Amino acid sequence: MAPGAFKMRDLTEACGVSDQAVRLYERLGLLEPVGRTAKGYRLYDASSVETVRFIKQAQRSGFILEEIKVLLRTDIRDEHACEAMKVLLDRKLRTLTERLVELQGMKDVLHSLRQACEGEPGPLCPAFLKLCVPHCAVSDPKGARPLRRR
Amino acid sequence: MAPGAFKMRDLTEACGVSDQAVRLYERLGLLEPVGRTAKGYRLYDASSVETVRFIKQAQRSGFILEEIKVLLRTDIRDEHACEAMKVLLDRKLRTLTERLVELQGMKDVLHSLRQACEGEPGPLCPAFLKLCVPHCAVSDPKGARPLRRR
DNA sequence: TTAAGGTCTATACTTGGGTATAAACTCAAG
DNA sequence: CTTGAGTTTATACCCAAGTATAGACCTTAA
Repeated sequence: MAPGAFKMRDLTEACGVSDQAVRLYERLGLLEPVGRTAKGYRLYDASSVETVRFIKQAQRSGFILEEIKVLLRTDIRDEHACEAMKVLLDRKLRTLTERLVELQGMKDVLHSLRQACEGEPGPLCPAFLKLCVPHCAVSDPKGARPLRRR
Repeated sequence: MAPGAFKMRDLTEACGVSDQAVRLYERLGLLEPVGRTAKGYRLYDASSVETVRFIKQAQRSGFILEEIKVLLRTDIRDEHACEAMKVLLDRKLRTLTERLVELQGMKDVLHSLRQACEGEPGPLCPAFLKLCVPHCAVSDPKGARPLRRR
């Protein structure tokens, strides 16, 4: 067992993920063990911990595993690959920004709704649908997908 | 067909959702048709449109359908039910706030990463993992779930 | 040396929120 | 009265990102 290398359990404890998740990342091509023991046990090192943490952080930020793979695999010497990453980053930055605006909007709505709840314990609350729906109507029909599917 | 009532197609077009989704919401208890024609066609009205729009907006804000059901069903005369809604709102407000902070953080990271990408097309980029991972390490191990599951 | 616990592979199942398809029935226009 | 679009039910499938389980093998401490 190479110096500084450790087995599955240490990795999962360092990162707060399950061993199954780690093996899933491997199957999907996001994380390769640095080696195997003679008996076939996966070996990891500090860089593996970094990688898994990066995966989790990127996930929390709305990247899916397939996209994170692109992020992780981009070879800096490959002009073409780099370009793909830039595209991905730009796309994500855009949706991230939209998402932030949207969440902030809903936070405001929930906040005032919560306030209303706190007031008179009666006729204020039922207005909650009315309180929210106008906001929905204003924001253009994002969820709108092309219908007419038959 | 009651005045002001309309059928599935009008509802889906007004809200930008599929008919299947609408029937799913019904199965899950979020949306009841206001009636049925003699032949069994579902009938909706303006309030149905409001409800579906509310569902979509709430979804975009991170509520899952099961939670939206609580929001929609809360009977204002029921002290107990109202309390449950307050709890739900508080919980959501908290996670929404956390989420906003997290996303803003990642937005900043992606932004500087994107900038770095744009600079020298060479030795700047490889630092990208290092650029991100410290940020991950700082934010406490949120994803940490209890392990030791066997 | 044996028992507990770690790891391996492989397969199946879960959840959330849908979509796809089939087969039957209905409605409206030509 | 036929044809095409709309609707109904029911069942199956999809994706993402895992979790659960089984059965085999390995490691370590008592």
